[in-house]
Amino acid sequence: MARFRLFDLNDAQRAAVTATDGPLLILAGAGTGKTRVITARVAYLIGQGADPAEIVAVTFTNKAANEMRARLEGMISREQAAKVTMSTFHALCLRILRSGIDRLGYKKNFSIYDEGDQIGLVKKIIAATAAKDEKLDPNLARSAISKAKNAGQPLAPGTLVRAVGERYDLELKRANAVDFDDLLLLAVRLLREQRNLKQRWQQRYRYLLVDEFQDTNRLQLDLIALLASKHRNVAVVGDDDQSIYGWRGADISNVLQFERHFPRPKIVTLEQNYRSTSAILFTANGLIKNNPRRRPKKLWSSIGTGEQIRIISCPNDREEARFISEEIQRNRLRGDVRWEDFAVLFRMNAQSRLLEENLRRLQIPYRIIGGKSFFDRREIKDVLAYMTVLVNPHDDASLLRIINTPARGISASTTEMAVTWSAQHNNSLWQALVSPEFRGQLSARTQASLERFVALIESYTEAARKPQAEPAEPIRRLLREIDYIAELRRQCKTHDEAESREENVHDVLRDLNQYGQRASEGLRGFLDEILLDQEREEEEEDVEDRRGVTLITMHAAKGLEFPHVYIAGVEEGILPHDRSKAEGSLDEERRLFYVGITRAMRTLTITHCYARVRFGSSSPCQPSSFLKELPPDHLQRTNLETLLNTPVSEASAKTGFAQLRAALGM
DNA sequence: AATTGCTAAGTTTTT
DNA sequence: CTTAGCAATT
Repeated sequence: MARFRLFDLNDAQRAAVTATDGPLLILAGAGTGKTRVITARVAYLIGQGADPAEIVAVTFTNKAANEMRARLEGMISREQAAKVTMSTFHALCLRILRSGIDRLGYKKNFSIYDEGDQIGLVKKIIAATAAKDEKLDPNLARSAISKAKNAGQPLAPGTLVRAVGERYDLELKRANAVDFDDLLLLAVRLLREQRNLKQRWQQRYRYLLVDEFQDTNRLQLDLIALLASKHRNVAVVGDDDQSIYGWRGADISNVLQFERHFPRPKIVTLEQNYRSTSAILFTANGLIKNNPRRRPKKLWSSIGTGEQIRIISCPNDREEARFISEEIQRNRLRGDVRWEDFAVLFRMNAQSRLLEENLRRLQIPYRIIGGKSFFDRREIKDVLAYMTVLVNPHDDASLLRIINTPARGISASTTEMAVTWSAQHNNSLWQALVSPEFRGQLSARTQASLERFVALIESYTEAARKPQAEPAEPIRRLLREIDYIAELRRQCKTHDEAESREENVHDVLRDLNQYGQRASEGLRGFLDEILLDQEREEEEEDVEDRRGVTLITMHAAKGLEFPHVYIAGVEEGILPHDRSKAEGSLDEERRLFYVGITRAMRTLTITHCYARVRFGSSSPCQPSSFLKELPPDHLQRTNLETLLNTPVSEASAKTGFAQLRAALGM
């Protein structure tokens, strides 16, 4: 039975929780208890007699899904919570596809291509397709292809991108692989084309919940509509004011035109904020009001006015970083705050450099969110590619990665011949390698190398695919046979690097064994999970390395909160970014600033510079036009020099904090 | 096969 | 100023 109390919720939250039937749009402003409402709603549905197995909550990240499940476990029994489907869009689609993709002409052991794999394939196709005078940036082509898929719109006919895109899809299919976008696209296609499958999935989920609805794209909306079309119980939670992923295909009109997609919905707006002071919310409200297309809402809180928002003008970026770092240190040493209570937000990752230097100089612990992933590391990708080839040898991207790693006498020119042969015969690379006809073109020596490689893969295939308690064992033997670790060590410059890379390999194998303990989908399931959940390593590092000031982009900060927030570099050209003006996404930049502001719980400091080093040389800059839009009521505008020349006595500083604490009721 | 040197470009990144 | 990607070199 439900162990939560409806009267712990405010009126709007309660309305959102108890409106069980029909479409529901929950407009959840920043810090209004969104996760609480979703989990309470699930608990409430179950309390009202719903079967947990017919409830699905869809999120964007695994982190959000895990958090939701953890919260739910605090409200209902573990067994019941376990029956509720909580999944990312991609993982849900993967489940749909693994059970029925053969009807679209793919084999069920298909691989998933990540961005790197996509780029590799696109490059190859451009090289083969483009005339000599034609040029096409592979990154641009990749993102155009991706956007077209997500928007459900074809690429412009007659263009090179179109030709590349068409070939790209064919090649993917030939490799028995799908990319991230295909997971959604093909799942939607499958449900549309296969009546019985559609009915099965519609039947299964009587209640749908969708998190971060403002970030959904056309395909995701289609998927939701398909799944919900029988029972029509779809509750979406989102905030159009926090839609900052339009450039990735998110379509804010999914929120703005919700009624068109799901007629006669109930709409609940959550406006009571439990995070920030009134001064912060007043400022945020004043800014976002300038966006023309939005669902009106006004955040408020009963936390108290709090301190004024400071806008500090700095002569240059070095002074800015120095000021922020030194002030964090001063405030920390004054006591009562921890390093992890501070966050510095910025528009671009490059802005973190100066901050890092200063924090290091002052020996302040910090953590940077974002950056290169564990899974981008060479040795990890190698090992995963070996695993992938064992599951699906027709995955050219993975095969190319390992065919001569470590070097085994299959030269680049041999590989190139194999690629050409496979293209001519419309076959996979693997099929070229095993074809006597292709091998016949090669020297005896190369033939022997190739045969050894093919035999190697084949000899481990069966063992690797068989589900077993220690799935890492065959992989470990394979790596030992090719002496991978020795090769890895040889390539490292320092001993430390070798240690850490070797450790990474062992970590992956250990993860695989752990996966084997709790799941039965074997190697393929493990690879799926890794591809669709690349953030868990970051989590692990978080645990050890939790302490410290957070340096983070405003994008990555969405959903987080910090007692003391600095937003740095709020200048025209950075926020809003120069490119956004050309792209006509000024509103989205404003929302980004809004997201930044609403991360702050107690104090907010916004800085901008009059000069900044860009591309090596210092150039002048103007304060962001957004700063003019902030209502002056709770603002305190200062120059850095003035601020530093006005000494704050120990006593008055203490009173300031004491007053704040009193206001916060602490 | 690996290193060196040149060129060009320079947001944001949940899967 | 960096840094990534690529070509040319040893």
